[in-house]
Amino acid sequence: MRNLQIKITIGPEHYIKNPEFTSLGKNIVSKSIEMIDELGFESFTFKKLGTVIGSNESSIYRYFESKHSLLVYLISWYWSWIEYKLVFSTMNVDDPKIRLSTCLSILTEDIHEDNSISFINEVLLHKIIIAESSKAYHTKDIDKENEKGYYKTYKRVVHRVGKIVLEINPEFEFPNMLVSTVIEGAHHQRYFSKHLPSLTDVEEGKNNIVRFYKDLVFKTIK
Amino acid sequence: MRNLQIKITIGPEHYIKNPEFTSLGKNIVSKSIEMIDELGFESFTFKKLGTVIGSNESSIYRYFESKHSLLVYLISWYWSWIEYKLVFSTMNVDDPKIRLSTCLSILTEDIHEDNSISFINEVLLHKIIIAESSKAYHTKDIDKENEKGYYKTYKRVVHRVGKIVLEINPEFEFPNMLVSTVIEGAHHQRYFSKHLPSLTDVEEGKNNIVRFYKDLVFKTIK
DNA sequence: TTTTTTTAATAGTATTACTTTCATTATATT
DNA sequence: AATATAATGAAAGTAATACTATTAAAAAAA
Repeated sequence: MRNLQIKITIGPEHYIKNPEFTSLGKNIVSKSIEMIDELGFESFTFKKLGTVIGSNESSIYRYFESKHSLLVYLISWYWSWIEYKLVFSTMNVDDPKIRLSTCLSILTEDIHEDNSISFINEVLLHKIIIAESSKAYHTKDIDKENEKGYYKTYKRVVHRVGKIVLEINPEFEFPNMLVSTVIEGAHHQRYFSKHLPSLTDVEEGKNNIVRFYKDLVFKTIK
Repeated sequence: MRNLQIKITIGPEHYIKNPEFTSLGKNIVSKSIEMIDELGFESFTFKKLGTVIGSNESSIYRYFESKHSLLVYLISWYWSWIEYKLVFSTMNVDDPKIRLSTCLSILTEDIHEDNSISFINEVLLHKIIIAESSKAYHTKDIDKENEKGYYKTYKRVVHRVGKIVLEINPEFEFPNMLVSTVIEGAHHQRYFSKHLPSLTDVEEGKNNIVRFYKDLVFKTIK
């Protein structure tokens, strides 16, 4: 896993101009991650970002058509990165149970190390996914955006892990529900553990979120 | 359950002036539900609401300090109403397994009948909870608001059902995680089934969401 | 070197989420 | 019925947001 130079490719539906190809573009993306984490998505603006990176609001709009689509870009990047991790860490594993267990770890564990795959800080991005990603799809435009393929990387991850569930138990009726419940649940639990801790049973250093969801999945599909 | 005249009381931390006590107040609340459902929370404004109810923006601000706190009020009302349903439908039931099963139905089922307990349309409110409630607590102000007690009705629901889980299996380590996973999960699945259906395994008229979560819970706590 | 592309600077727009002030209209009290 | 008090409405104002449009300067490509 460590220090591999891999390339995560984001489809052109997410930007006007690919930010990966210019230093301004990379700056926009990497600084926006820091700022969204720090200010929250609502208080983050392209104007503030422009000031911080020594550029102009109007230049940022040449890369992303709105601040909403920048958020969707980041989310898409995140799920592509997760998908890469899933593929990489299960490709030589035959036993589907071990493969599922590994996937569940990746989907539910905390990220506290920035592997610096690129100009993107994965630790902060993970925090953004937890705190802000639900805002991306809870929009009146969701159906239109879904048609444009905005959420396809996320769906791909769910389906991939759902298939492993079916390898273990082909009779199981709800593989996608189970996987999406685990993914969203784990993010919720991490958010709650910081802000509404009585809604969780998280204890410092005990990895309860991962343990809870692994146990839940294997019991449920049996 | 039917047609009972019960009273749901919302704490004063949620409003400047209690909307239940005036006809303008009741109008604000009931029309806001319709408009948030129709427009989405982002496009809903107090100005538009004022126009629709034949009143003025500034008058609405005398009831709620912001549109955000109106949303939190609605969410709090919803959870108080759910808590009432939980209490009412389990109070004469001894077997904790049956009690848990009943609670899980209430927490995961769809609401398609407006019992008109009051000026609040529960069908639309349920839709708002599914589509908008995550925006209420994904704020930078969450900790401050939590201290003020904004989320206590939600927490009470989770803890109440968590206790039933412990009655069935006192050794179970994660009752609150399990219950909050089910609650949030069921809402997610209902949203996904409408907008990103491939993330679910919902089939028309088969009640899969309720079945899935009940099965999951009973297997997990065994 | 010239052309083309990219970026910066500035200004502008409609809207939002409020706040303030003041007049009017109900309601309650005497 | 007269008066005091509280609730509402109308209007104007504010700072900020989420953009768009225009034009000029700088950088890169031909």
